[in-house]
Amino acid sequence: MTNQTIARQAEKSARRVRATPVKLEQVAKAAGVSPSTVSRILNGTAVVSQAKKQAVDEAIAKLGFVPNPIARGLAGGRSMSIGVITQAIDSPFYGASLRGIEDELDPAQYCPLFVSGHWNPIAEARCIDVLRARRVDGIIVLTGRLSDQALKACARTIPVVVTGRTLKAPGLFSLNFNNFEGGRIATQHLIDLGHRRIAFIAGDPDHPDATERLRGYRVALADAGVAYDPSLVVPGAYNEQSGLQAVDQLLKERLRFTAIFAANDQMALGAALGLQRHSFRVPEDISIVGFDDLPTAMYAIPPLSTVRQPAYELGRLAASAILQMIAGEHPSAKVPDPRLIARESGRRLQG
Amino acid sequence: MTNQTIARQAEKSARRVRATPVKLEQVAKAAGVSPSTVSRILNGTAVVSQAKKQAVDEAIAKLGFVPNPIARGLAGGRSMSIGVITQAIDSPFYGASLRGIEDELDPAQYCPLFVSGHWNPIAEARCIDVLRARRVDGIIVLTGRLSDQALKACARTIPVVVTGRTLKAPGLFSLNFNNFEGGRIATQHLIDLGHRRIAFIAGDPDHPDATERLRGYRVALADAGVAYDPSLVVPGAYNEQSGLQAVDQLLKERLRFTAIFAANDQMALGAALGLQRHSFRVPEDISIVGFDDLPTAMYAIPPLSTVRQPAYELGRLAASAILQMIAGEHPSAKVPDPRLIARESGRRLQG
DNA sequence: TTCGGTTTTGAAAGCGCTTTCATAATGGGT
DNA sequence: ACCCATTATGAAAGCGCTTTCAAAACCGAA
Repeated sequence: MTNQTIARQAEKSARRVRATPVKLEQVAKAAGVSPSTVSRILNGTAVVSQAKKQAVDEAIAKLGFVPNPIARGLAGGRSMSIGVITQAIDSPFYGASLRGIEDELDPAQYCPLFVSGHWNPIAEARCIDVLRARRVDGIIVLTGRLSDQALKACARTIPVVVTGRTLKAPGLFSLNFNNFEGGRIATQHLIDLGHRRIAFIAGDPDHPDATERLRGYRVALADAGVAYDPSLVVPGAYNEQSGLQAVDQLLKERLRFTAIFAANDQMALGAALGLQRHSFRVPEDISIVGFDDLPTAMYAIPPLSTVRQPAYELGRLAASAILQMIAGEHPSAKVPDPRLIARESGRRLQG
Repeated sequence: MTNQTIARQAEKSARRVRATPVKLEQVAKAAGVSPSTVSRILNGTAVVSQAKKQAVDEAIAKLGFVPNPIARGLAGGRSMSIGVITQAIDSPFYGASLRGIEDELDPAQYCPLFVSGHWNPIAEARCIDVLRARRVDGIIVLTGRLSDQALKACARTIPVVVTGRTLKAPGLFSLNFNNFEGGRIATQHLIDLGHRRIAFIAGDPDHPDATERLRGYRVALADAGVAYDPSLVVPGAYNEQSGLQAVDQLLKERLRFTAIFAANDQMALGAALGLQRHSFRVPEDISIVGFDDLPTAMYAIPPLSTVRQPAYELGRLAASAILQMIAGEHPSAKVPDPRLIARESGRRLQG
């Protein structure tokens, strides 16, 4: 199809005045059946004779009928929309998940409704109310700080899939990434490179994501017979600025270290800049490993070694799971295991 | 408020079982008026006596009534949602705009409905259909490739605000950024630094955004009396990879240049990496200026000099404009002028 | 006081679909 | 051939709100 043809087609479809959108009733009339029957065929809520089904399908095709999701929502059927509670709509990490959700929902004719919880449990609870008022058919919660309690309660009335924690309850499916293992292999990578004094830039100590990564760090250290030095772990806030500050602090305290493991890529990138500001080269002087594998990580200077977290796939899995739950099935997807992506920010320590 | 208190409160609100959401009818009964009157008060569609208004307001407060947006949508009133056609939900640039939209809509009780057009006019047209079926009260189109025609047609039936182009039509408001001026000052900056041989990594030649930036580049060059050398402008695709490839190409052709102006930050970052791969230092050997001022630009190594495009503000302005249009007012907002953010990727050319 | 003209209010009809409930058609068993 | 148990279908009642339309209340002028 040429570009011109594409453009022309788009024109046509956009300009089409859509005088009066075709309604279910008209389909019924055209097919010579009752509206109820059409509805039943649409939703597969009951068996209808082969003949009528075909007649209706043809009428739908001929008239180009598309059911109105709003009306459906009101009538108590499917609203064909899935609520997604993300923490910040512009998060570089969750962005990929959102796209995954979109891509998975789209072919099923479902539409995501994104709302931001801003890592605030009260806001998240409000989000749930909003979504429920909008009659979503299911809710996907991307991590967040809502209590397990609250989530379970919500799941009693509507299918919920949540990422970033492991939780089992009726109507609730969780999809968790192995942060512990991720933390472990990141640290292990640095150890394999000959590093022994490895600083850790941590995340929010309240959050399992972050604490698990720390645990992985500690276990890797222990496995290698390296003593854990608490002064080498500095707090961070999962953003570039805090990575930069962490390095400042590390350097100010005159701590000796040859490598840094940051609990996420953004902090790793900030740390790299901090190091550069103090005239340390990465990786010649200090090695860095991040966590997440943001789309930009491979274009950082130097390209960042990191633990790949499959955000996009996670989104797809979550969406697919919620669709399954709505269909009455029991999802069983699992998040892929962490994988180390060795790029150029880590370097073998010379004897 | 302590963290504990916050958590407790969130619990409560999340656990609240919301037995049967309060309906407008109940409010009417409680206030001793008819449903019509309540509706009128809610929407301000007619004058009602002070006494009744107060009674209704009290009943609403007491019962904690929240109108059901789905029912409203069906009944033909406000659906309290705004459709937003973005190009990719995970775009690092538009992300900020989405947040701006969210932040502006939220206090007005409106809810954004994000759909992705993927820079494809057919997909965008489909998005519009979806949004209309969902009874959105207005549509914000973030740039995109839909024809002006199509947009105008759409605006005849529903308020539309579009960014990235200048367009006037009934029901249509546009918010454009001065890309020409942005391109000009970016180039000017490099010229001021003493550069004469400035390469330009372009964007999609079909897109006014990109072509205007190129025009700015050419005008700045002309103003400085520097001859335009077409071999110094190489195509790009607005992503890191293409910036990297552009540098490869530039270098392979053994072109002489001391600076690069990339039509967006992502390409600039890719270019920086490409340069590094060929052992050129930024900014010692080659200066770079980008465009957009992505959140990550300031944490790049070296921090990227760029033209600030106020994506977040743009989102707020767009949202605020659509709200005004819905209210029957005529928006008049204007996008702030481009501003050069000089960081560390540009350097004065030595004699 | 009465009347025409306003303004406030309520009753009722949808919006487009789903879903109970009742009826009609079907099918097997005697 | 007849009856009862199924199964397929349609009529109609909502879902929770908005909005016409018409009636009720109010206003001041004659």
